[in-house]
Amino acid sequence: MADKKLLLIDGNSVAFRAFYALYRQLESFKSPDGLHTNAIYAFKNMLDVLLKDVDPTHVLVAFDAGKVTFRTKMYGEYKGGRAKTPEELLEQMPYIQEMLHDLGIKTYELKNYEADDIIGTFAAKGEKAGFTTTIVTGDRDLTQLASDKTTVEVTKSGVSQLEAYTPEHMKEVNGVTPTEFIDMKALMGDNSDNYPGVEGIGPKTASNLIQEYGSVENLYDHIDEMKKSKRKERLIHDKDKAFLAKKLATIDRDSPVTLDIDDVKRQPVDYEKLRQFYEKMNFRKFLAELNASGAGQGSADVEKVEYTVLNDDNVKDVKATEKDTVEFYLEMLGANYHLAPFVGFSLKLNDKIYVSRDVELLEEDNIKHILEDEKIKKNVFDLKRTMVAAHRLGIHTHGLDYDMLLASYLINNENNSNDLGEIAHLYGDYSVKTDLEVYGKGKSEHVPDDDDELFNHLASKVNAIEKLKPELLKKLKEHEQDALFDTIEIPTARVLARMEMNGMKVEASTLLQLQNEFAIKLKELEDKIYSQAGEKFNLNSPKQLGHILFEKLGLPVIKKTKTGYSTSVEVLDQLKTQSPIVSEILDYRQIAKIQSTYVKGLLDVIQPDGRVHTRYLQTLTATGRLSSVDPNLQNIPTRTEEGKQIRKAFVPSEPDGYIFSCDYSQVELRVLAHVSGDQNMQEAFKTGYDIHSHTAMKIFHLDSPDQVTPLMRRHAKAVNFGIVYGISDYGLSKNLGISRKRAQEFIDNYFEQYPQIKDYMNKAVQEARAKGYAETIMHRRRYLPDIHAKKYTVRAFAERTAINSPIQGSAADIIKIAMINMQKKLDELHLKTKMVVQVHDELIFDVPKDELETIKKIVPKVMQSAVKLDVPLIADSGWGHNWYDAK
DNA sequence: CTCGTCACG
DNA sequence: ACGTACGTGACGAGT
Repeated sequence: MADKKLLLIDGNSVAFRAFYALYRQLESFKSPDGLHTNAIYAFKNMLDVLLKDVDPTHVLVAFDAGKVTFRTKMYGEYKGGRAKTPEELLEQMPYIQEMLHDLGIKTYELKNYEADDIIGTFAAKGEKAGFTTTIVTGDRDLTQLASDKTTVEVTKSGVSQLEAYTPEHMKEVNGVTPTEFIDMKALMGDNSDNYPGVEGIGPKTASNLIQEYGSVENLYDHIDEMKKSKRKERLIHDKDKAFLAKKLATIDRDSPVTLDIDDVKRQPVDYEKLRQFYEKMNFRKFLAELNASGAGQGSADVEKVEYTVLNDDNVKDVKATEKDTVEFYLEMLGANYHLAPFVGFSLKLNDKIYVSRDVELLEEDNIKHILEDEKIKKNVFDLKRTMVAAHRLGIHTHGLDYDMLLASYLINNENNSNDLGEIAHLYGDYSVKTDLEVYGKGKSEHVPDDDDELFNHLASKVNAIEKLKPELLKKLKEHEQDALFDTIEIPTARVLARMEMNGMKVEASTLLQLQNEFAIKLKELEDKIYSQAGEKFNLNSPKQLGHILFEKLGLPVIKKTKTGYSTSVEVLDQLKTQSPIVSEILDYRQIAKIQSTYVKGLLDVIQPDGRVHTRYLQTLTATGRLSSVDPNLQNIPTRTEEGKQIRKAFVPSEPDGYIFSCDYSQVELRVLAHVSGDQNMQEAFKTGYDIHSHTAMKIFHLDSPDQVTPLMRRHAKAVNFGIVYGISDYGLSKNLGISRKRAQEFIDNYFEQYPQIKDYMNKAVQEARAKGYAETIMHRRRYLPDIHAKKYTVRAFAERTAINSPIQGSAADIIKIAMINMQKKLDELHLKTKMVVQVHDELIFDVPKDELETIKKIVPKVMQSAVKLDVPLIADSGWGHNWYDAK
C-alpha cells in the first residue's frame, strides 16, 4: 500500500505562470484551430514533473470561481486595480480543465471562494486523515499553510524552479511561523491583493513586531506598554485596517466544499480522449510519449531499450567487419571534452547495443580496431568531440563519416542546441531523454548511480543516431547540402579536432611579466583617478563610475542605458575634453580589460603540457563561422600596442621555430564582388587596386588614386563595411561622426558607381522573402522568419541579415575549404608544421625552423586557390618567433 | 543570471 | 515618424 500523498495545485496561479513562462513562444504555440496553447503545454510539462517528484495518490487542481468572493464582500477594493488577465490566457483555461479530466485528475471551484480556500480546506482534511501534502502555487499567500505534514512549493523564475516552504524555511525567509505570517500580513497589508495594513509598516518591521508579540491581537492588548513613538501612533490609528487585513489574509480552512478527500483520488487516464485532445492541440511531444508508453499500459516511462553490458569477459565477443556500420557514443560529464571525466559509452552493431561505464574497454584490441579502421564506418553525434575524447584514450579514430549534430546544424541552425535528446525531439523522436533530464545541471549535475537509468540513456542515444540518419540525409539532399556536409563540414571537424588536440604553446613567464607591468600601470591610474574624484570607488563598476562622473563631477549625460548612465568608450571619448579624469579612466579600462581577460584569463587555461587547447564550436553561429571558447583564441588583442603584447606569449613548440600567419585580403568584399557580379568592383579587384582607395576615388569623383586623402580612404572603408552589414545612413553617420545627410550622399554615390551591388542587396531581400531563408555559395542556409514581420525594426533587421549572411557565410565556407586542403597538403608532404588557430579570415601555423621556406610557398597558394571566384582571392603572410612578430 | 563593457573578424 | 550597422566570447558587478 502506497503512502497517502496529496497534491494540491492552485490552477489559476500555475496557469498564469505557465502562460508567461512560454510567453515569447505565444504565437508559435497554436492549435490548427488558431487557439493559443502555450499555457496548456507548459502546464502539462509542469504537471508531469510534479507527478513524478511527488508521486501522489490523490490530486486536486483548484480554480477561482469568479470575481465575487466573501473577501470582496468584506472589502470592496480587494484585488482591485489588477491588470486584466490576457485574453490569450483566458481562452486556454477551459482546455486545461479538459486535459486534467482526461488525465484522471479532479478539478474544483467553489462559488464565493478563492482557490486558496479550497486548498486550505483540503490541506486541513489531508492532515486529519494522515496524508503528506504538497501544495503548488505561484502565490506566497499560501505559505501560511505550511506545516510538518504540508509543504508549500512556490514557483519562481518561470515554472521549472520551485521554492519549498516548510515551517523551517518560512522561519528563515520571514522570521515567523506560517500562522504568524498571517499576522505579519495584517500589519503590512498586501499590495498585489490591494489592501492596506498599518501605514509605514513593511515586511521587516511587521516581522519584528510579530516575533515580539506573537499575534496582532496580543500586540494590541499590550499596545499601552509600548513607548511613545511615531510607529505606536500609526499602529493605534490603523488598528481597524490591521484587523480587516488579518481577516482578508486568512485562508478559510473550513470552506463548504462538497468534495471529500476520497473524491480526489487519482483516476485512470482516458488515453483515447487524451490522444484526441493532444491531436486537437497539435502536441507532438505528448503524442509521441503516449505512443512510446504503449498508451493504456499505465506507465508513461520512456521506451525500454535492449542492451548488453560489456565487461572484461564478454568484451572480446564484439566483432565487426568492413561491411558493418557502427553507431558509437562516448559520454563525458561537462562541455570541455579535453578534460571532462568519462561517463561511459554505447556502441550499436548489427542491431545489438553494447554499453559500459568502463571506457577502458574501448582500448581492447577488437573494439579499438572497430574505431580505428577507416573501412568500418561509424555514425556519431559530434564527431569532433568524439575524436578528441577517444584520442585521450589512445584511440586514433578513422571512418567517422556521419555526424548527427553537424547534419542537424546544416539543416536548420535556428536551434543551436548541442544536446542529442533535444535534437531528436525536433525530429519527432522522443525515445531519448535530454542530458539535462538525466544528468541535471549546475551544482546538482551528476551521473545516475542506477546502471539501468544510465545505460538506457546511452543506448537510446546510439539508437536515435541510427534511426534519424535517413531522415537527416534526406533533408540534406533536399537542401542541396550533401556536398556541404560530406566535403566541407565533416572534413572540417576532423581538421579542427587535430588543431584542438595539438593546441598552441603559451609562455606563462611572458604573461606573468606583463601582469606585473600592467599591475603597476593600473595602480598609478587608479591613484590619479581617485584623487581627482575625491574618493575611492570601484572603477570596474559602471554604476559607481556613472555616479562619480555624472552626479559628483557633473559631466553632461550623453547616453543612458536601461539601468543608468552609459560609460562606454563612445561616451567617454566625447567627454575627454571636459576633464582629464576621463582619459585616465579610458586608459584604466583598456589595461584592466587586458589584464583580466587576457593575462589572468589565459594563465588560468594553460594546461600541464604548456599549451592552451581551445574548442572551436562548429555548430553555433547563424552564419557558418566558427567560434572559439575556453579560451577564445579568435579575439586576442591586435588593435592597441598594450593589447598586442599578449601575442608575444604565443610561441612555436620548438624554440627556434616560427609562428606563421596568413590572412585573406578583403575576403568579404571579394565575395560581394563575386555574388553581385558588379563589373566596377570586380574590375578593381582584378586590377589589384587598394579597394578602399578605389572606392574613395569613385564616390568622391576623383580622377587618380593620388588625390585620395587618408580621410577619404577612411570614409570609403567605412562605406564598404557598411555595405556588407546592410547599410543605413544613420549607422554610417554614427560610425563616421558625420551628418546623416552626408552619409546618405556617400551611399548614393556608392550605388551610382557600383550599381550591381544595389541590385544584389534588393535581390537578397526578395529571395529571402520568397524562400524564407538566405543561402551561401555552398548552400549553407540561414532561415529568416522575421523577414515577414509587421514591426519595422524586426523586419529591417532580418533584411540586413539577408544581405550580410550570404557574404559572411560564403567567406566562412571558403576558409573551411582552405583548411581542409591545407591539412591534406601538410599530411601529403609529411610536414611537422601544425595548423593551430583559425580567426575567420586567417590561419596560424606552428612551423619548425627548417619548414619555413616550404610553408611560405604553400600556405598562400592553398588559401588563394580554395575556390574559384570571378575575382582573385589574395592571402598575405607574415612570420616570426611569436604571434606578435608574425605580421 | 543578466547587464554593461570591450576584445576580435 | 520610425530607430538601425553583421558575427562572436569573457569579464566583473550587481541582482
